[in-house]
Amino acid sequence: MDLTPRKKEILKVVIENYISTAEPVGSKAIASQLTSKVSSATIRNELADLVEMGYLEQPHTSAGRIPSPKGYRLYVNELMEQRALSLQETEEINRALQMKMQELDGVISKAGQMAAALVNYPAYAMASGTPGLTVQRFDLLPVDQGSFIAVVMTQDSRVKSRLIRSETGVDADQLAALAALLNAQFTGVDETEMNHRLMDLSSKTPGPLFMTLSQTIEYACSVIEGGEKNKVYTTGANNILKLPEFRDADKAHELMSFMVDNTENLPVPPAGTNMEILIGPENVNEALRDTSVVVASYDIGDNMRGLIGVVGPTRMDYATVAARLSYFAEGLTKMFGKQDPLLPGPKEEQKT
Amino acid sequence: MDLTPRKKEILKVVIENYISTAEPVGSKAIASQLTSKVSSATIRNELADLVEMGYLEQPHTSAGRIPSPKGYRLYVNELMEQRALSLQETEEINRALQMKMQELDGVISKAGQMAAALVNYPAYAMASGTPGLTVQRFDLLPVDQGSFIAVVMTQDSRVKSRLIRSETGVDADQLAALAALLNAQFTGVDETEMNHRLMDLSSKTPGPLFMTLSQTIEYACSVIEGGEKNKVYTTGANNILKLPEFRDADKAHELMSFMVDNTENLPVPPAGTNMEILIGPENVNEALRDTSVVVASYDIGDNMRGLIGVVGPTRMDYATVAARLSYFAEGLTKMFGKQDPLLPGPKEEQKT
DNA sequence: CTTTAGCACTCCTCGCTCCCGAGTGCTAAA
DNA sequence: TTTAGCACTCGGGAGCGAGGAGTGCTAAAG
Repeated sequence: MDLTPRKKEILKVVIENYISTAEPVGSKAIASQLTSKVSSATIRNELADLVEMGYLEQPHTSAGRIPSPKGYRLYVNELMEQRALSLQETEEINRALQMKMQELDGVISKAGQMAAALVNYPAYAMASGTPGLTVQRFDLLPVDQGSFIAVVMTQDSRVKSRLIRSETGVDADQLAALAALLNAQFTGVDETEMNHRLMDLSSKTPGPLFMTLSQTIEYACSVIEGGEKNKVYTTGANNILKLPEFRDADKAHELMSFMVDNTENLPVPPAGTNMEILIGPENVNEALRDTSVVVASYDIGDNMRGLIGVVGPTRMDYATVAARLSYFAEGLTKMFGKQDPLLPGPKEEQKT
Repeated sequence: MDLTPRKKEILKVVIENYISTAEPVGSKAIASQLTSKVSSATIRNELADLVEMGYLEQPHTSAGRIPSPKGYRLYVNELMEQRALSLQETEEINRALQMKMQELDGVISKAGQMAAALVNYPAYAMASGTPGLTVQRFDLLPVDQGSFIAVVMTQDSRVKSRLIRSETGVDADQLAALAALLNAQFTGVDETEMNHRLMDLSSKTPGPLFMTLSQTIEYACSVIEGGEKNKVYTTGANNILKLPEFRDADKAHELMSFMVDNTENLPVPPAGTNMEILIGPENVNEALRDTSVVVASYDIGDNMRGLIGVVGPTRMDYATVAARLSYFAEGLTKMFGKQDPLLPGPKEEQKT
């Protein structure tokens, strides 16, 4: 049972008005914005239908109409025009992307910050890590009798290092042997396998050396298991205070607390696609059931993907948010794909 | 000109009542809480004096009194009792400290988060870096023809590394020479000096090699100039929404935006001491002039110190906040002093 | 059958007044 | 110096009414 074209147009007008004003839309206002010239009475009839069908709601008898989640859903699926970004917008985003060629460490949280700034809603960011990341190579650099530096380079060319102090003490020869052992047996395998092999070695290796070995492995595990991996960054929460639907401090507080505390079950990576919109009650999370979430993903190198999500009122400007976010995510993918993510690339100027 | 003991007691009662209720305190309520039994009329006379002297204020003629910044100041300096933390509180803090033995990278922001959680106010955290941090040693590990790993160990034993791609290509011998050069000439000197020496070498070094050299130096500079150093982390901003003085969304928004955007001129490291309280207009920042800030510092190793600050209404529970924050800061100092900050210490259990 | 004009009705919003009570300042007596 | 008494002030909340936006319905017109 499809809606008539006119009903669709009316629905669209209602939604777009409501998005920009946050106030119920009346029949007269609609009439003036419609392409075909019809009277407000006609519109009223149509509106009554739309309410009955569940696309619109009425706060009270004699107010205008506001969209229901079902209405928004239809809008997002069918009515919303692919909003083309203005040149200015794309440039702004590109510029922002330029600025952030930094180490991977900060990149995910930065992406979140940028997303928030881009759309003026709170945003969250995370990297959904690769399950099977492995170590590509180990280096152990002697520092002094008691300590050395462990350098771990992962499959995807990230490099991490740390000073490790061995209580038993190690000399350069032992370190070299250890490094050889590590590179021979502990590269290219995942975390559980590493621990496996470590166990196997426990009997064959002299105690003190084994201690040092396991310290190193432990560190390597922590690296590949990924500092960044499961962390969720939330930013821009202050943005919601500007919105009329969150003028109530309690409501604002509820959402904010949820976003910062409950980082784990923040919603919903996209399925196979790289962009998803969740409207109001479509969110599984209780606390988000009268907000909407737009989430986009981007690729980090070959086997990792990042997620940026934007949280806003159901009355969110889906067209703009979706357009900006997806452009941004594409930009990030390109940025990571173009070259090694850890390399700032050729930089001529030598400042400071 | 000192206040009479009774005036002080009255002031104290007013402040403590106001701190816990956020409502003007009347003469009658005061009378009932005073040790000596006097009538409310007497109190009223005293209150009038205190207002005239500037320790109290009257929102309007027929309301109770609220403390002025000057009043809070006196309270903090003289009247406030050193609040002893309950066993429960110290345990809670200790437990929190246990949990966070992680790499330095995250420690500062974590400290901020914990501080916020500890006092239920927004908090900020930063490491006021050592001005003259230097590189202690360089290592360059060849990866392949075009790239190598630069490992930089700073004076304070932090280790950072990154993959560097040299467009010109370098072989192992060149790398070794480069490393020797770096360790000979670029260790123990600060950033400007490093750039200085780099300049000097620019003519004496073959072009391609120089490119690589300067890439490495650039990275080293970025390390010692400190990823963490000047970053300010803000957390717990949502806490202010629970406070009656920030029920107004605009006010809350103003403060929040200030705290996240304007991270640079967040207020006021303590001078020589390791704890400072800034009340209302004592803050230089416009946006903070009707909030108070309690800031404490802790030592990170020998030549670096961390800062944690708490932002709240002037009606802040100074006694509790100060007590918890200073205990927490002491705990951090101890934690960092006990052993090398980068070392999680002997850990027997070998999990995952 | 659809569209339109007309009209009574609903219900929110805003401004107004009025009352209440908490708390004060002042005066005069103890 | 303290206290009791009392008139006064002022903010907050309840109650009321006008205004207005928007509706639903009906009946006539296309």
